[in-house]
Amino acid sequence: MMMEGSRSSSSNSCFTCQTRGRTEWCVLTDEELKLLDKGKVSRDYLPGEVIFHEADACQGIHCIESGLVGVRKMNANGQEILLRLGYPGDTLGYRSMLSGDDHNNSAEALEPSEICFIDAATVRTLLTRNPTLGLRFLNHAATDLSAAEDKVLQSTTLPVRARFAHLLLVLKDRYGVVGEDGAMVLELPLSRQDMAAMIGIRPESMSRTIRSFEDDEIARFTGRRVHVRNIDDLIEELELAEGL
Amino acid sequence: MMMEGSRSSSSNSCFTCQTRGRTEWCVLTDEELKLLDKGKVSRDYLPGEVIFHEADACQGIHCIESGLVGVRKMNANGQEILLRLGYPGDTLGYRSMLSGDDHNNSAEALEPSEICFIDAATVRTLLTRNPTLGLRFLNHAATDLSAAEDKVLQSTTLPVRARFAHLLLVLKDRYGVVGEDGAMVLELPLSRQDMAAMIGIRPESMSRTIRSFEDDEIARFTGRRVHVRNIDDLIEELELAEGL
DNA sequence: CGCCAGGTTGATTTCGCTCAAGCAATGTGG
DNA sequence: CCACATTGCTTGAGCGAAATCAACCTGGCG
Repeated sequence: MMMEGSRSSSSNSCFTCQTRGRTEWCVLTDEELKLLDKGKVSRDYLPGEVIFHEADACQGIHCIESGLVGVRKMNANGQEILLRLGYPGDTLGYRSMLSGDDHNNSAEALEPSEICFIDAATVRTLLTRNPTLGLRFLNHAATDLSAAEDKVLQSTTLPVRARFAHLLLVLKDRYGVVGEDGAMVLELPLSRQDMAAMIGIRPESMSRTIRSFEDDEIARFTGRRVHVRNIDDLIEELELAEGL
Repeated sequence: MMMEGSRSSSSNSCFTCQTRGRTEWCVLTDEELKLLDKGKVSRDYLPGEVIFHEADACQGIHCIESGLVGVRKMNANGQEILLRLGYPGDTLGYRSMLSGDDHNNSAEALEPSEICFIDAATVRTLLTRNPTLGLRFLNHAATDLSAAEDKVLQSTTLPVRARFAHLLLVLKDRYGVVGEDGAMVLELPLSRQDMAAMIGIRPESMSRTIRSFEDDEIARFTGRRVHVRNIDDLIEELELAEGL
């Protein structure tokens, strides 16, 4: 009875792909694009479906056409964190593919998503054919690296409230609507658990943090909808923690 | 009165550079190497000397010939963490250079170090000339990224003792001498403060953690020399925290 | 000599975790 | 259609780990 998007979206072509402009593939020539198109396999995922697991052999890379993906990492204990979110145009698993390792994190659809898979051989062919592609990936890696380092700093120096405020500010750019009075309505793409995993705390602490924001009248949470009185309160929360 | 290594080590040539085999430059042709050699500037740094600061404009990249470098990042509050250590053969600042940003962390010599600077223009020329070089950097970025993500996971899920045990185990590979009975002598390249910054805690907590290791007879610390009874104790400390 | 940075120690506090219970929404099988 | 599990979220009580604040000690150095 689940009538989500069709399972066989192989009808899609890289040539007509809406999100290609945002991917590394935008530098390919028509010839190369043909190669890519032949090599790729598109698939639909439902929320909760796993795209690849940590320690799986990496067979190639994934490219998000539409939807939302969570990149997770867990330790032996079973505790997990949500490293980052993947949006349309993002590439997944390129790190492991390029260094020939197994996947060292897992990816899971958080919303119904359409994701292309490109096998390692094709990627390698394209990389040698078009050097600019490599530089594109290099840029991507550099950006991810910078974000990861920020996350290290944040998680060791900022208190939970500030980290949560920061998360809301990040989600604002994509899911928020801000009025001119500074008020905001935000439709969260994440469950409480996932928000907790995102800032590296337990679900209980997430609940309490939300509670404290409500008590301080910074925001009201009803389900996945958030009303923020004034965005500046969130920014202030951040700056306060960073020592003005 | 400070008679450290000479300041003008521009006599060094990339052709004879001992550490080149470990750098990204190992893929260059003689012709390209000549270009690199002409473009680089070598310099000696004393411990504590800063190679570049956060928010400085990034003019090019640095290549460590010898010594030890600490890569730091700090928040507005002044709290800082030590993101990673740079060893001979490592490249610094490539991330910022490639994305054209300002430096987003700082680098400081922790030991007397000899470091080459290669200006952005030269790097870019080489990158377009030799596509393999780009792939080399890509690999480097991928490795750093993986390490950074590990650090995020560790710092949010592992207790301080486990993180410290892990640090000692990492330093072991480069600075430790292990006997066949499992005992180890380790000459720390870092001050207590820097070790604290490395695992994201305050100096006081570092002291206490060292104390607790001594009380538990896992290790004895005298200055920068560490005697570890049995490495397995460190491994156990880690596994214990990760849930067996 | 006095100063100062790096390190240690103690007392206290605070933040987030653990454990435990409860609750609402959803699903399932008889 | 109801009894019952299951899952996601919230709340409370208590605990524990690390931060904070403050004092003090050491060795190097002007």
